Amino acid sequence: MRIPHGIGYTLARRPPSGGVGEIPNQSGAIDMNAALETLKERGFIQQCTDLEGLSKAMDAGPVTFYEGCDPTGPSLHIGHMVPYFAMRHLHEAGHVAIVLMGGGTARIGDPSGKSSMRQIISYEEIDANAARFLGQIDKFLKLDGKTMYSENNKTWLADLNYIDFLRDIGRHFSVNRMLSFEAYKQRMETGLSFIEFNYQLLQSYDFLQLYKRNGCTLQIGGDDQWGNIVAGIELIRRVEGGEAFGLTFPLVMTADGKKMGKTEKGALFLDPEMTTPYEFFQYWRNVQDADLEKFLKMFTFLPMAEIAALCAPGTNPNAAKERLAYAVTALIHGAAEADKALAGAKAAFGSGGDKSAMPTVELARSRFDSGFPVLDLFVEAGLAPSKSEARRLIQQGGAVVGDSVWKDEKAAVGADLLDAEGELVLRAGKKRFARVVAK
RNA sequence: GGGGAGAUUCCCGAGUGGUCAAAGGGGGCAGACUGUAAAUCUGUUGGCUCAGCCUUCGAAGGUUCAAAUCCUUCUCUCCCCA
Repeated sequence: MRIPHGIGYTLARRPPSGGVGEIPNQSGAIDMNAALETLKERGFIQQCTDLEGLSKAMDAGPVTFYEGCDPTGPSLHIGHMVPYFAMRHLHEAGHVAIVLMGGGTARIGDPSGKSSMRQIISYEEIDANAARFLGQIDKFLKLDGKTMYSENNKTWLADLNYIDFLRDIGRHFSVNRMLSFEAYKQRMETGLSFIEFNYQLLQSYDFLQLYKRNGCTLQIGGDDQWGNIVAGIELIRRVEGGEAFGLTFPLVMTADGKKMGKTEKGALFLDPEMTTPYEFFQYWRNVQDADLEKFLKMFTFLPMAEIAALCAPGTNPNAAKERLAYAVTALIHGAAEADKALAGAKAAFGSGGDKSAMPTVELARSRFDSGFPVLDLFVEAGLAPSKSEARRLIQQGGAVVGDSVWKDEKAAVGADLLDAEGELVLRAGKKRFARVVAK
């Protein structure tokens, strides 16, 4: 865990060593606000600028809070979702949520946690991305426009006057101090452009704007945002003399220390075109035992008691993994897709289930009539990226056609192997399946 | 502006005229073991009409029987000095 230092005086009230266990509540010091308690027990809280103060503020009434996200890609992925899950918890507890689209900041690129400069993307692309992000978020959060709504920082950033900005905002930032932030330190090695260096000012300005316009007093986000969040809080204090809070969530890693949500194809995207609901389901179905409980707490809304029961020592984790996969898939893609994915998984791995829910490829029947070369078949079924890969698969005994291992890479698959419905299940290794339908 | 270093196959990183489709590691894939887990072990990892052929070592030219390796120009990156 990185140790921020030189972060301000009154703000430095954070859990020692970043551990959640140290947060005072059961110690009797204070009774933590119920919403915060929920976040804590589900593993969301990484750092907070002033947990006690935030708790009191939340007890006193609805707190308006925001989370920002830069639309730099075509789809949200699961890594983006941790703050949105937290947002849902806080919103359910009666607090007011603002989903901030970084339509302005995306033009710059946040250097935090990045090892290289971000690609500059066109304004049109950013707007298109923002629209897609919002669609996905709305599906998950169901923005009501009142207690949960979105803003776009393009509104106040796009036409900012440089001189005014320097005068009013820039003067509050110490370069010396900024350079001491871990996010910039890392980039001192590899190179950091001036516009990226400005990112923190812009994000701080966002917070200030939301504070003034919307009465927003809390910013939440991933722990890589800590420095930017703290800077915003200080800006609010300096400019407005106001008090605001920051709360960060852990950057979720898998038990073996990898970034969570990585698949062969890249990230685990919410867009069903980029990551099919079946693949999405399978990701969760295959999480490591060591991650199971953590993921159930963070990525589902199952009651804590139920999670505890599912993960009780000695319990076979497979039922819990299936529950996890179904729950998350239903939250993201809807119950109908979750049902389908579950049925497809059952068909592929167990007995029964619904074959038609498996990943399916349609191929011309005539190809089988004339004998479908296996290598081509595996490639076209999407189970191998090239014929060489398909050949290797066969040579290594990982290719299964119908019920039997296929040994001869030169042979062809004839129509006689299709079942009564004209279907054939292919398998590559133990986990990749394709149902071929001959038409 | 001056000086120096570098760009290698998915990533890191060897290679400095033929024995190089290119060491080693990571990652991926497959097999064994299992629980659709982890760990471990083994194999494999550019493409194809696969005992052969074709395309790769920042880009474009050139030298040579032969270049990732030598020369020229270009693009980009990093470091030092100003």
